[in-house]
Amino acid sequence: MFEVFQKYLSDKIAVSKEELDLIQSLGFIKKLRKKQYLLQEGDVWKYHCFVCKGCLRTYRTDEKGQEHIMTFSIENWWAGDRESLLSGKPSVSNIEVLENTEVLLFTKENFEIIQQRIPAFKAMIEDILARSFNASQNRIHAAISYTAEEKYTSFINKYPQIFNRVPLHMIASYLGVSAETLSRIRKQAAK
Amino acid sequence: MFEVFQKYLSDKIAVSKEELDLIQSLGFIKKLRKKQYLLQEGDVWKYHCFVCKGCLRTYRTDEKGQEHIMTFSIENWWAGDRESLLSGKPSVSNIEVLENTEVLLFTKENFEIIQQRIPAFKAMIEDILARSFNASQNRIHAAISYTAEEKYTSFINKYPQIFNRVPLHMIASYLGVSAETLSRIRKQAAK
DNA sequence: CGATTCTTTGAAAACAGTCAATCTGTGTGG
DNA sequence: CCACACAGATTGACTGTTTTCAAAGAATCG
Repeated sequence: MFEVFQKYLSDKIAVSKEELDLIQSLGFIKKLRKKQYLLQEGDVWKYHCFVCKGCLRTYRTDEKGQEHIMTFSIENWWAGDRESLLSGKPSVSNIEVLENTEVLLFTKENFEIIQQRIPAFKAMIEDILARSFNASQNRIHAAISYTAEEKYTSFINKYPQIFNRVPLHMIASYLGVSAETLSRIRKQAAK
Repeated sequence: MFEVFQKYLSDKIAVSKEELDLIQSLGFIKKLRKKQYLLQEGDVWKYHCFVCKGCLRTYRTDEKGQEHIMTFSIENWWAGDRESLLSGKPSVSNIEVLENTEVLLFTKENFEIIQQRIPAFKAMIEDILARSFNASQNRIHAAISYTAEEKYTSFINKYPQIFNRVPLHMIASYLGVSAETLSRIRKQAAK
């Protein structure tokens, strides 16, 4: 499964055979089965995590016990809880496996080493971070300004690959509307 | 007004007199008056911007012409549009001056130089970025899971300094509720 | 003081959430 | 292979919340 990451990397930066070997030697693959948890609320998240295959959801649970999905992660995306990783504090999030999944994990220290040894890698990570920050801003904008229908259509335009892999009620949770409302919106839009 | 930034820096990292001089020589102060625009939609944002004094709002305008506030920036905070700055693309945001304000500006290039010459500065910026990313995540969570009232009370707890400086209808815009609704919520909560 | 901006209020309409029931498809175990 | 369980999606009826529009008060600024 390391090949997936290798391909991902090669598409973004120039990496030598030696560098790839270094990277491979500092990471490890973990296989996960549906319904398993990669991270549970209260635990400290310790890794940088690249998804080679499969699908995950990261969610938080509120005081009323309701789950709210913060993000979906499929192959060629990153997952995890940056906040917990950087601060060392227990996570407020859960990461559940939605499909049998394989992830590539790097400890914080090993990831540091890779970034120091391969400047292009570091630049790539910074770029991903910047994009992900922009995506957050756009999501905030959507959340405060779109109607439920606009949220739905913008989601399926933006993430068609996710839309047809996860249950609708999870998309509802991601968008912040009830599953029933989303179902009705869908019916409307089917004209 | 550079003293404000100097104090901000000294509180966070150890900086020598020489380093401060370097920083000062690479930045410049800009004074802004209420109702002025620091950035307008369509323009490219070119600076890293620290607010020494005053208050700004960053907002986007949707297709229906409604404004939605993405962020408020007061003294000792950063402002600007990172996305436009890094990509070089026209901004989708506007930054309006709410109070007479003084900002400290650095071009991208000069900011780079500072970061290269002063590693602690770079680390500080990375830390701010990480925090700001976390704040975005928390705001997304609030937007998709809180009721209007919860959004309001969490806002005033989190940002009391802002709450009593900007008009209520702007807080409403920030939270994604109508000004009327916020006014009513407030009345309720006043018991 | 007069003008503008901000906040509040009321009434109606639109919208979204909840609860409960039904329907659909999938997959598992007997 | 069938029956059953289960997860997901849809629907209806109802409730509650939020928006909209319009107007009136309050506060602020020049």
